[in-house]
Amino acid sequence: MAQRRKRVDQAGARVTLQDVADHADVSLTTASRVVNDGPRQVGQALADRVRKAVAELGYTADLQARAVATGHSALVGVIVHDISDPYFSSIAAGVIEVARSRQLLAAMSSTPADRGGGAVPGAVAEAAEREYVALMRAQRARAVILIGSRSDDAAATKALRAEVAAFTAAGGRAACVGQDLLGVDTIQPENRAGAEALAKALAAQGHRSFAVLAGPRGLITARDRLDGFRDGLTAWSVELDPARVIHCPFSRDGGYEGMSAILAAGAPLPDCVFAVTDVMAVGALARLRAAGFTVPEQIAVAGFDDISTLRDVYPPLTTVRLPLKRMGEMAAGLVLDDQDGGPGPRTGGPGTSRPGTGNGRARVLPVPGEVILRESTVPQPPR
Amino acid sequence: MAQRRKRVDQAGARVTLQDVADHADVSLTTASRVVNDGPRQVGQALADRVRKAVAELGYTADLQARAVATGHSALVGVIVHDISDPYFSSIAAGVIEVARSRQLLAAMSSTPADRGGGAVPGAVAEAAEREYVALMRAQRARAVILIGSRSDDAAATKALRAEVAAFTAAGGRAACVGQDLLGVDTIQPENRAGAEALAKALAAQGHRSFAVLAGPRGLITARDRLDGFRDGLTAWSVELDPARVIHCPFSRDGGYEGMSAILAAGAPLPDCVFAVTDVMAVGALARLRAAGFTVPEQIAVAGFDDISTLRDVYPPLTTVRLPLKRMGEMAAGLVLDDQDGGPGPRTGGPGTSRPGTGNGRARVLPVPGEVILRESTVPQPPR
DNA sequence: AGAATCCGGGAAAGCGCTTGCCAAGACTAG
DNA sequence: CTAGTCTTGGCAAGCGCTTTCCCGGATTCT
Repeated sequence: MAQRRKRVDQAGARVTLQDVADHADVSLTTASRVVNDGPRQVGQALADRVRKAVAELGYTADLQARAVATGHSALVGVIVHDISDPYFSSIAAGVIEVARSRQLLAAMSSTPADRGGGAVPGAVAEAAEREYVALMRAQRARAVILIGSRSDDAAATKALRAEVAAFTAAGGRAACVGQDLLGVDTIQPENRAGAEALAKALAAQGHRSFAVLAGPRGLITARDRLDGFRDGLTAWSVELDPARVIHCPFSRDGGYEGMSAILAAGAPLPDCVFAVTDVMAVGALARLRAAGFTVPEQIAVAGFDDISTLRDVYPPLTTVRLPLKRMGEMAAGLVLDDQDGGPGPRTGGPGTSRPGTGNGRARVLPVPGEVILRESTVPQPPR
Repeated sequence: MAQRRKRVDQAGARVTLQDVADHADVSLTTASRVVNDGPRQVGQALADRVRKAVAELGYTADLQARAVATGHSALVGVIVHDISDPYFSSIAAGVIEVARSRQLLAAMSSTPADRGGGAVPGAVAEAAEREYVALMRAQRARAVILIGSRSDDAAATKALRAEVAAFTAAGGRAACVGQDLLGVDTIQPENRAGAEALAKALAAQGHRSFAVLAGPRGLITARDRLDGFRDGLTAWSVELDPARVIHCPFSRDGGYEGMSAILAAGAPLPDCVFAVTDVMAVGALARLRAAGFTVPEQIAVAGFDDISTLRDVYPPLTTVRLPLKRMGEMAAGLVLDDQDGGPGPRTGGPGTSRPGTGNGRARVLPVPGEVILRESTVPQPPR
């Protein structure tokens, strides 16, 4: 009834809680209480009036204002290198889904122009990541999830780690999918074990002479997969000729180029090529096709990740399956389920002062990969 | 120097602008002014002191608080059906990139469980979209971008449209990628013209008997592509037998099933199958392979979109290229470049009351597709 | 030299919301 | 019938920031 304020109650005009309160003829406090039905009771009659006013005015609470009032925000940041890469978008899908189920919104970053695979792949990417973590800190995001391999650039990692520490020190939670290098909860795909198992399976199929498209030099994921693969071969007493380890960008084109290099190396071609990524394997396949080789008859190819969009390339890729979406969900769970009853963000009291950096409490959840044998590799006759 | 406040200046504790001001021994006002260097000048000396304090304390402005104070938020919402679908993630990548360049953050939604291709595909998806638009309104997002085809479910579209109108009425901007059905700026891929051109090209190659994997019945994008294709054939006096138009989900599996249906239909197999989506085409390819058919010798296949991840399937798909990432950038540009000097968000005054729904000013930018002929279709001998 | 102007600084009033605290009234208990 | 305990409503003080004034001093103009 009351219409104390000057502003027109026109449809669409920005309507505040005060408007609702006026319209329902109650105090701001009461309106607030019924809107976010907390522990505090409100009389039936008033509550109804407020709800009616909310409906009539089409009121929607300003979450930003609420966030500054309460100290909690509804934002969780997701940092990926390139959202259009199916590896990342699959993981991101997992994160987004649990964010959604919790009524949070997931903000996505994408580090552009890392595709070229320039000089130091890690450095520029980590700089962008750092920048985004800082942005999330500025937004007082509830949590941030970093997805993707760390590089072995110690300086860059350290800087990123410091930024993340600042973030957690400010009350946010952080997790990462990749390597446990940031001092935060980590979802850790078992790259090494997976590649080792793959190598053994390939050896069991009869392959004896290998080459590896090993990805960029600095990326730990790439290195782990390479090392694991080598270990697996060693178990079968197969040597991996260092000259047959080709470093190349983590992309389809990288795989293509890498395969070119192998072909160019000449005569005794390997009978099996392991690309540390499905995406690269696809590039390798394309190169082989261009050169007129048949896979797997003349040369076998294996990948890693089991990207679902790539399940229909021909021939179907032997690979190591990683539950990408699940990993995203796990990471989100790690960071959103406050197992320690989260310290009140209001006062930066001693409760919060638990050091965010390497607090020793960081959990790491290993995620095993599963070897999937498909037609891109086949049983070979033993020599 | 001054340390008036009770709180410890420990590293990491939540540090506010007031802390900075105290530390630099200036007023809050001054600190604010130097931090976001606006039009107002600040003396060199004080400015330096403030900057020093910022650095020492590791201060980061609280963007949420700033948003409530200024009325502008730094959030732009992106609504896609499934971020792990390369079609969407490519467009999203474009949006994210321009958001990033403008120092905004892009929040992503993903409508889960639309994959089953249930009864009314549009309805459930639009409900989720609506919910998310409401969330963005609550966050007072600066803009929202809806990506993906509209369904022809009038009720659902109307409801979504109303929600979008509420959003724009509250001062946000909106754009969509798909059909111009929401009364907002639209990036409109020329599905119809693209499919028509494709049909003509296919006919020119000599194909004469076609089947279409047409996607779900309600989706306008699917229908446009089908209609355009039919038109293109008509121009060559080729009939498209309605029994040869198979409706199936918009996914890889949908394409697989649809192809099964075509094969099951028996005897006079078409010599070319057009799948309205690359993803579906890949499913169709898989089905054909499973049945022992060779493509394109025995049967040709064409898709639409030119998804880059799928460029290496074998045989390479004839398709219609859409500049996906570019489209995302365009949408973002539409919504972020305020061409009309955006109404002051502070007062919901008459300036804002320009009706958000169908204000007639909605721009629609058509995006042409480019026919790309590859090996999945080949010149056929004329009969 | 006096008036007119400009300039850098700060006090204080917001932005839209939550919440600690107090004050009535409605109960129950003694 | 009075003292104690719940309830329920509202005032007002925040949250961390921006921005409108206002004010005194330095600069410029005539």
